[in-house]
This record gives sequence, C-alpha cells and structure tokens, in this order.
Amino acid sequence: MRADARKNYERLLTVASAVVTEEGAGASLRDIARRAEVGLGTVQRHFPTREALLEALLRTGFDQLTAEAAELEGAGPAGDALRTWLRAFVACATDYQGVIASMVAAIEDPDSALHASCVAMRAAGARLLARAQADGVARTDIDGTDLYALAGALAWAGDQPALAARADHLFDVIADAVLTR
Amino acid sequence: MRADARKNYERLLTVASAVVTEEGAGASLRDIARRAEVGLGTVQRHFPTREALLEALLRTGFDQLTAEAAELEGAGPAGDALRTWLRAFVACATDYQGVIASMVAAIEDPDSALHASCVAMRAAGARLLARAQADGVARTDIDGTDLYALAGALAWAGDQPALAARADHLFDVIADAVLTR
DNA sequence: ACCTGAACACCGTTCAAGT
DNA sequence: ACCTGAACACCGTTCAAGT
Repeated sequence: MRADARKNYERLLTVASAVVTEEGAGASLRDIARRAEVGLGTVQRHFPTREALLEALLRTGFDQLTAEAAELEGAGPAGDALRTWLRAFVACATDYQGVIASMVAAIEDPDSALHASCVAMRAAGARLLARAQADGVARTDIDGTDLYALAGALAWAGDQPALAARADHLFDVIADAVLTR
Repeated sequence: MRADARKNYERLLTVASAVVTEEGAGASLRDIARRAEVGLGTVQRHFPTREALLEALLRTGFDQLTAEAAELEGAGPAGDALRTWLRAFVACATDYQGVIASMVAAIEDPDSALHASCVAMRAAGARLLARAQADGVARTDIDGTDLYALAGALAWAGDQPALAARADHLFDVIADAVLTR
C-alpha cells in the first residue's frame, strides 16, 4: 500500500471507531469521510462494504477472543471457562451498538467480510460448550449456533438503552439456562 | 373524521401492514404512500411518527394479548399460564420484523405512541410472573422488566433470518431459565 | 495508484398551495 | 378539513476527472 493510502486507512479507522462508538453500526459513512477529512470515495475503496469497515473495527476484539478461547479450552472447570468466554464475547459485540445484527447475519453469508470471523467465534464457543457438556455441566440439547444466538440476544439487549442496565443480570439468567447449576 | 379521510386511513393501514410485513419496521413511508396512492403528507398526518403507524398495526395484537392475560391470570397452573402468554407475546412482536426495538425503547419514552401499550404488556407479564413466583415455579430474582427484556431478546432472535429456525428452541431454553422445572 | 467530489436515486420532514 | 406534492437536508453508490 502506498504511504498516503496507508495514512488515510489508519486515519479512517481511528475516526470510524469514534463515530461508530457514538452513532452505532449504522453511522453515516459520509460523516466518517468528513471527520477524517477524506473524500467519500476513499472510504468506499478502503472499505467496499459496511461489513468490511466493521470487520476492521472488530479485528482486535476477535483476535483477543480467539486467543482467550484457546487458553480457556484446557484450563479450569469447563463451566467456568464457557461462562467467562461468553461474557467476553458479549462484551466485544457490545463495543459498537448494533453490530450484533451484522455478526449474526454474517454466519449465513459467505460473502460478508465478517463471515470468517463470526464462524470462528461460533466454533470457539462450540468447543467450550462441548467440553462443558461432556463434563455434565451444560445443557446437552443446544449446539454452537444456539449458543451464538443466545449470546447475540444478550448483546442485543445490552444495545438497548432501556435494557442496558440489566445486561449483567440477564447474562446470569441465560448463563444459568445453559449451565446446569 | 371526514369520510374521505377515513377511507384514506383504512387504505393506508391495509397497505402499511403489507409493506411492513415485507420490509420490516423500517419500511419506506414514501413507498407506503405510493402503494396506497396517497400523498406523502397524508401518511404524515394520519401517523405523525413511525411509532404511531406501528401502534396502529399492532393494536389488534395488543388487545388480544391483554384479553389473553386476563383469562390466564386466574386459570390453570401459574407456570403454564406464564409460558403460554409469553409465547403469544413473542409471536405478536415477531409479526413485523424489527418492531421489537421500538417496543423496548417505548417503555422508557412516555412520548412514544407505543408507550402505553408496551407498559401494559410489561405489566400483564409481570402479573403472570408474580403468580408463578408465588407458586414457587419461577425464578424470584427477576422482575417484569427482566421478563420483557428476555421476551424482547427472543423476538429479536426470531427476526434474524439466520436464527429464525431455532426460535422455538430458544424459547424453550429461556423459558426453562425463568420457570424452575 | 490513489484520491476527489459531482451525479444519481433514494430517504423523512415540513409546509405552501390547492380542493 | 383534508389532501397534494415540491422543497429541503440528508443518505449510500457509482464513477469520470484529477494528481
């Protein structure tokens, strides 16, 4: 990448992070271009779709979640591992308001820039779930997609201003549903 | 209301129901006006906000839910009553894709056209929950807002094409979390 | 190579002008 | 009273023209 292009890319990512934090996943791309002092076309070329931009914004979080899953897969009680990772996943999805809908849709859309990451997230959760099920501490009638859906539902609730205050409590209720106490 | 105004109102409601069923709660009001063969301003006066339109569309369902809650409040096992009503509530909220976000936001917005109905829905659920808790068949650490949030989360999941197929299963998982088995 | 910004087809809101 | 539709300020996408 040319030096000026890289500079634009990085500036866009910084600005986009701020704008999407403020306005949510549906933030105006025009507004991002303006605040980055860049042409509208420049946003489009660096990020051909909105998903591509969200993927770049979520990149770091996804990588951390992957690493955390790997650590947790062999360590400690299986129930605690699943609970801990699930909490981290929901927290990551809640970083940017409204991003969870794209993350859920991406699972079934191979063309989405978020597809690979989201499939990986589901797989990581599924591995932790399988261990918990094998240890007899998790419901056996749910699979990785159910778990992903429940985490998505929690992230959605956390996105709603009227519900955000009970997000932690709702997490406990749903975690109790998954993990047999 | 004048005869021609009433005719427009009813035509708009019919068309809006079709369009919102197809496109979801964010459907273009301009499109609704066009398909109803009515000026754009006519839509705005009959329904000053999008919430007002959604309220009119959901009216029948809300009334049915209120009646159903009244019937269920005194009849049969408290756990079954809550489960049955919750299922009906989620089904109603899923009639129009994306409407659940407005229904959740309306709880905290007294100015929303959906406010009164949604507060009433929460209250109806809370009464059924309280009876189930009194009978020892429901978690005692949740209240009407938590229940509303969980129902909302389920409706959200049902709205996502990637998750719709497991909506019933997810309902069972969350119902099990609320209702002690 | 990369960037810019005008052109285009949308959107919701507002409101002057008509019937 | 009620309706219409133009005016306005937005949006995302596309792409010809510049550097």
